Amino acid sequence: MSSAPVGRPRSGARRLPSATAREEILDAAAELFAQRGYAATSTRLIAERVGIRQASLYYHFATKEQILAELLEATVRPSLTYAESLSELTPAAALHALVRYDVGVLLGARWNIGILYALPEIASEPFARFRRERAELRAVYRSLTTAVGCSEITGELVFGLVESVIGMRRDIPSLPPTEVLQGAVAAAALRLLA
Amino acid sequence: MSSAPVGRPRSGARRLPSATAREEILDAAAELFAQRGYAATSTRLIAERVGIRQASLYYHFATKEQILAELLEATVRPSLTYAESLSELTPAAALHALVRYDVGVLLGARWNIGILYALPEIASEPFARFRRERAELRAVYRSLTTAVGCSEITGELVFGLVESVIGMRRDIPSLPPTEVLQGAVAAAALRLLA
DNA sequence: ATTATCTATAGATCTATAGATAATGC
DNA sequence: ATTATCTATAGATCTATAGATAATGC
Repeated sequence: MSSAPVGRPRSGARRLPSATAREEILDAAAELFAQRGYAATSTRLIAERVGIRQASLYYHFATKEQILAELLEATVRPSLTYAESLSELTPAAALHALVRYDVGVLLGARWNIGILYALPEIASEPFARFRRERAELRAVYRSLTTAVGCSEITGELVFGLVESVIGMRRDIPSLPPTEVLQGAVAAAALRLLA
Repeated sequence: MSSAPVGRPRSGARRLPSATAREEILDAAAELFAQRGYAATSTRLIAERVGIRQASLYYHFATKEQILAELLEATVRPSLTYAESLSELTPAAALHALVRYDVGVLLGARWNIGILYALPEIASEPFARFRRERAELRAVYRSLTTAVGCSEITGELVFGLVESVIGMRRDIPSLPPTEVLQGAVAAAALRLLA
């Protein structure tokens, strides 16, 4: 029942006192990758934000790429899981629900993690699994729009509409409340089906 | 009337025989920055693609940042200029025309240069001018949608719709012809105003 | 003389590994 | 004994500058 930490003490203060070291590293990396990009973020800087030395990162992750891969996969998976739960609904209702959910995820994340989707480095091999999962989510949008008689392009446009909130969160200083944006994007998606 | 080049000969073959060295550098950098990101692209690699040595880049550009800044500014400016030419049209007609034009620019560029807009490194100081110009273009979209009685959010969504073609060009192997996408996105934009 | 390249390099990184060390757990 | 950190560092970069050189222009 002891809460005293095992292992040699850290050089700096903890970033998130209630989290595991792994979670702290992922949190710091998410903030920095989204702010300044993957290649521009050094492992030294991530470690500094966590309160440990650069080399100590490698006790938790084998490579810097693995940190990004884990972040990416953890952020598409909830939407993909949610999408699979919608098979009872009509296509239009499912699309409305999925858009709301997805926008909620993108705006609710502690950091604007959706920016990571556009990082050019994810084209490389260690991120193949993430790319596949994201392509699956895109395919769900396509199949829901074709199910209501619209073109595949319309599906892509709805997907684009959803992800436009990433750019808004990044560039617009006074963003409307999440619920307002969820409603606006979901309504816009349905208007595209008309 | 001589076409023999001035200066010491290059170590490699020219990238674009009819272009200036500056243009060749911008072209190679655009390809690489869009493919692998800004920080992940070394000046050595850019130079190699141009057929010169790494240090020779610095005869044409003071810094690596300046190469990216020039690329960014050259890609928003045409749309911004075009937007200013639309004041005779009704807001809806102007929006339709601007969307078509913007989509045409994004799809017509030799490289998928729109990806550069999302590079996290553009948050830093050398890219302030670009950010300002892009914010102006965004403001045009907003003011056209409010002019037809829609919300500002709708303007942002139309802007997002337009830029979604960047992601499509990147992720969809068999993209529809440019004219088809221009028509689809412009029609979708008008449907959002309904 | 001017131009556009070249070679060489300083100085500052950066990732990942090896091995030591300071805690707790048993 | 195990865990989670630390220090030290190898080896590979990377950007930008200094100064030499191989062309053309006049």
